[in-house]
Amino acid sequence: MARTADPNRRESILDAAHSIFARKGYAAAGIADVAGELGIAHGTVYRYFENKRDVAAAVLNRALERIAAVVMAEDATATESLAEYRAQVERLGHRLYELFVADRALGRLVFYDLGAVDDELRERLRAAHEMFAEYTASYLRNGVAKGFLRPDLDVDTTARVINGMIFEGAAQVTHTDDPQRLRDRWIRAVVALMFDGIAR
Amino acid sequence: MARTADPNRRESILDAAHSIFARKGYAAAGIADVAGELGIAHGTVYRYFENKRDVAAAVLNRALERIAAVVMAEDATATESLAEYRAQVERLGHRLYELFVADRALGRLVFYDLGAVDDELRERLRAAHEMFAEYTASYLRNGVAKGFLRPDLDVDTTARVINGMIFEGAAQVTHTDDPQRLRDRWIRAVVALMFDGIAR
Amino acid sequence: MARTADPNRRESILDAAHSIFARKGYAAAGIADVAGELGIAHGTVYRYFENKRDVAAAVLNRALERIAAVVMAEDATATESLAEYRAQVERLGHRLYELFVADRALGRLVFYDLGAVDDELRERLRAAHEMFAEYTASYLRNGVAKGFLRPDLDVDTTARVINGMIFEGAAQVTHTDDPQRLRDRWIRAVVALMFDGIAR
Amino acid sequence: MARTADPNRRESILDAAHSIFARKGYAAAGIADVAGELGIAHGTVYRYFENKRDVAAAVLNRALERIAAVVMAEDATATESLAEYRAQVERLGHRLYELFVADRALGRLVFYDLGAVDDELRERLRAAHEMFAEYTASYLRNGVAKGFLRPDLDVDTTARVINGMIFEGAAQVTHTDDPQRLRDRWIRAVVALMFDGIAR
DNA sequence: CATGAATGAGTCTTCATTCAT
DNA sequence: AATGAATGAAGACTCATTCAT
Repeated sequence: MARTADPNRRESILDAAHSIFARKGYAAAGIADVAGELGIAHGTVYRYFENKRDVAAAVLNRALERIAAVVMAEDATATESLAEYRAQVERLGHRLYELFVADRALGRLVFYDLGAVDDELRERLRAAHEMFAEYTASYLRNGVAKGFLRPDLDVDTTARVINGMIFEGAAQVTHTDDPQRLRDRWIRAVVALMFDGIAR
Repeated sequence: MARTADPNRRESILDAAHSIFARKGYAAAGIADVAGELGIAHGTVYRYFENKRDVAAAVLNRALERIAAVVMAEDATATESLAEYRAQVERLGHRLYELFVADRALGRLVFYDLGAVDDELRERLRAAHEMFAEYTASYLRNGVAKGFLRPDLDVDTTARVINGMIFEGAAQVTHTDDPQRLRDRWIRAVVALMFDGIAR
Repeated sequence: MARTADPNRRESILDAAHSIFARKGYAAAGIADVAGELGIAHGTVYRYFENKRDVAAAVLNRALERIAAVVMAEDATATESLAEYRAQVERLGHRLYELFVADRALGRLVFYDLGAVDDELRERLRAAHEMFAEYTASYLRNGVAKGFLRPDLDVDTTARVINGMIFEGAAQVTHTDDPQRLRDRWIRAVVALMFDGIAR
Repeated sequence: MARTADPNRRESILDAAHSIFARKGYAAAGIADVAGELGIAHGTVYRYFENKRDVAAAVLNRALERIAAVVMAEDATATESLAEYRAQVERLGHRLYELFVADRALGRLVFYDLGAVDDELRERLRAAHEMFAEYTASYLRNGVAKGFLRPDLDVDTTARVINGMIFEGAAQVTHTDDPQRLRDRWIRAVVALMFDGIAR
């Protein structure tokens, strides 16, 4: 049944679905809308995907992979000092927001809609969070090992806390009028909080 | 008067809907499920609510009000020193997590499902975020004014960043096996990050 | 069950139903609307009527009786000459239109809505038509017997044809802005057609 | 192309709806009945019509068009004498009754049920009446101009009065056992009334 | 491979009717 | 007698999915 034919078409269906789901929400979006966006028959979608949920799963996977690609571009063990780590966090922040600014629907998909589709997709999302947390933790662990971060840091929890700050920023991008400005202020605030604290 | 109108009926429907929506998701849940949970006819639900969306809106409102009640219990201008503020943040954190621990579905409802129902509900959710941000900002502003927080703090952005840490924790509660432990570690990590920084 | 209690209330329910049915149509009108019009509980309607259809039947009956009362006020055998008959037709026409002008909803009820409720009501309406036809026929028969109408008149059919002219006028009243003027022109046209013909 | 779209499908749905609406009445008839009559799924009906009301509107339109086609087949200005006009009225009457005799449900649909569906359909029906009245008036106007009808004729009102006679006959066809005989007697009675009068 | 007509399970929603108070 | 809360049958409508062409 599925999994045949032109791989470009499969990809273009995902593009359309990504856009439609983000615009109308998964529940309100119909397979016919997705097909209509491409000017193909809705039956055709079923040559590339088992069903609607399968489309959503693929959209989510692709979105998570794109985010993961950015996150994993850096080497967690490469930094040797606080200054280097700070620079790395800034770099990573910029790349990540690039993604969410370029595709402002991404946040809605990843943070709202596709998590509401299904227990399995929700679980997939949770697993991705877990993976991102583990990634952030590995940076912190490197810093503790190298001695430039506090030895008593609760690495696992702090990693999730940091990710929370980042994800919230990504979610905010969906709403804001001036995403560039938000990005800069957000990264600066996060970095300042992490490295300088809020206290005078 | 006829069979006296149970004044708790409306409330009990919201309870049931809260639970069903959290369990199956808004889209998958049916009015029949909600009514079935209470052992009443589904038509009865329509004596108390216009339609399914209206039920969702009421569930969301109630949930947001509960959260707001906790957040607004503290007085933003009462703190005079960094230590007092730190204590206040810890207090607030505990109360907030109490809520999410007591009702582990709350996070799912507020962070996923009910935001996907509707543009209007999504907007309502956004407005609530905004309000919470403003609230956190008022704490920070107080600290800057009183001189115990950095004068160059980007108050508005930092407020949202801090809220991101908090909300992420609330979302995590939905998944964890040991919510008490998560709560304690989370609050400690957030407070440490805010007040001590991560640097050695 | 029904058929108890205050007869004024029964009548007032019929008044309300008459008005509501005419305004919204039988199908779109609810028992709750009827009760609401009177400021009583909808359950109360069921103390006076078996069900909604029963209300419609009573409304129709009353309406037909009112029309019948006007029609039967004249004595079919009283006229002795063409001139007398012509005067009688004019008189009857005026009285009949009085009714439809006073209650412009009457036409809609009798000609559209209540005939569409039910096979039985439709039959009742048909029977009323039959009766009116028989009545008109008795006038014609009198005229033929007395010698002032054509002896070769197809009395039964012509009676129905004449009634058709009259009913169409009643139906028109529902739509017109100036019912008085319509009434006068209509009666004049009908009488002219019957007694003078259209030919030069 | 897929299972080729039957171009008669839409038409056959209208046929079925025409028949079902006439048999059970619009309100009592369900889309499922219509689909059942054709042995198709009820969802299929919604591929051809927006909703139930839309089906009714199409049924009504088609019915009115059929009637209009007959009415408009004659040329109002073609007659030069009373005899010609009389022949024309007879011809038109026959053709019109042909329609109502062939489809005895037509009268019920056009005179009762479909007028009760909706304000818009009622208005459409009224507009059709108006058009028919204008048509009849144009015949009369021609006769007055040519000098074979009374110069003092109230053309507009008389046209409606004449139509009333015709429509009543069409409505009667629905009930009668012997429609052929009714038709002949009706036309004869109408023509006699118009051209000979009832007076001796 | 693509199409899109057809399907029908699944839901929401209405509202006449009942009946405990 | 009156009330109006509760009921649940009934029906309109949607849309993911299938499959003959």
